[in-house]
Amino acid sequence: MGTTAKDAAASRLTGAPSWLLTQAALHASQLASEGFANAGARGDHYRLLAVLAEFGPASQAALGRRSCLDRSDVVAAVNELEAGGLVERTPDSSDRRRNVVTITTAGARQLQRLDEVLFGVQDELLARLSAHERGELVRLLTRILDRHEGG
Amino acid sequence: MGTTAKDAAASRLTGAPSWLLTQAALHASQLASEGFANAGARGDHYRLLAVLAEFGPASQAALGRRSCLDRSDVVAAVNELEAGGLVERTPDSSDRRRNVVTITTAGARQLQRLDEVLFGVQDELLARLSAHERGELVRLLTRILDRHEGG
DNA sequence: CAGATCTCAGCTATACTGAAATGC
DNA sequence: CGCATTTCAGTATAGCTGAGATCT
Repeated sequence: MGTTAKDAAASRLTGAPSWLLTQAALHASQLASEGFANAGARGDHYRLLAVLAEFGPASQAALGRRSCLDRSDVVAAVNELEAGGLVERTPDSSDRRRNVVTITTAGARQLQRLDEVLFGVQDELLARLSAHERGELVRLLTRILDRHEGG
Repeated sequence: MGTTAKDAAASRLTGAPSWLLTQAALHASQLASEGFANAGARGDHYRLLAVLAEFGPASQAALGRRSCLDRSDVVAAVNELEAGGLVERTPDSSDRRRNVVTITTAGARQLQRLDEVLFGVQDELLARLSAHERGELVRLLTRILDRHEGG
C-alpha cells in the first residue's frame, strides 16, 4: 500500500464478494507473476505451454481459445517463446493461413519448472485453508464460472 | 471471446485456484465496470464515495488507505468526482499540506444508486450459489486475504 | 462472396513507481 | 533534518478492438 500508516477499509467493500474476489485475485496474480518472473517467464507463457502440452500442436487461433488469450496477445507470446526456443512455429501446409505451434523439449522442461512454481504459489496463497476448504473454494469458483460460460 | 468456435480450456488451468480466482474476478470486474459505467461512474468512484460515507470527510491520503487506492489515483478520481459535484475539496486549515474531501448530497445519492448497481451485479455473479454457499465463499476469501494483510 | 487466420497498432482499467513542491 | 501530503508523469500487466493482408 505504499505508506506506513494503516486505516480500516470500508465495510461496504470488505463484505462484498466481488471486492473480495478481485483482491484475492490480485494477490494470486502478484504471487504468480513474481514466481514466473523468477523463472524468466510470464503468465501467458505458462498458459500457452500448458495448452500445448495437453492438446498438442495447434494453430495460434486454437491456442488462443484454449488458453483464453486474445489472438493478438498470442502473437506476441509465441514470438517470445519461439525466441527462447520453447516452441516452434511452422507454416501449416494443409491450410496456408495458419501457423502450427509445437512445444519443444526445452519448452516441456520449462513447463515443468513453471508447474512447480505455481504449486508453491497456490500453497502460499491458500496457506490458511484446509484441504477440504481448498476443495470447497475450487467448487464454488467453478460454479460461478459455469454460470458465465454455459450461458 | 471474439470468435465463434469453441475449445476446451486446459485442465492445468481450470483446476488451479489462482486461475479460477482471476477468472471469477475478471467476470466480477467486468460486470461491475459495466454497471458503474451505466450510472456514469467507475469502480474507484464507488470506493471513494463508500469510504467517505462510512468514515466521513478525510484527507486524500487517508482516503487512499481506506479505499485501497493509490495516492496518485485518488488525485484523478477526486478531480472527477469534484467536477461532477459529488464531493467537495477544501484546504485543511489545521494542516496546510492537506485537502479535506467531503461527500455532497448529490454524492450520497449517487452512492445509493451505485450500491444498487453493485447489489445487482453480485446477484448475477453468484446466481448459481445458494445463500449458504455465498457465505462460505465470503468466509474463504476473507481468510485468504487475512493471510496477506495480517502478515 | 462470407468467414477464418495472422499480425500490428492502439486502447482501457487497475495498480504501481519516481520525483518534485510544499508543509509539518 | 526526516517525514507526510498532493500532484504529475510514466511504467506494467491484463484484456480487448479495429483494420489490413492472406487464404479457405
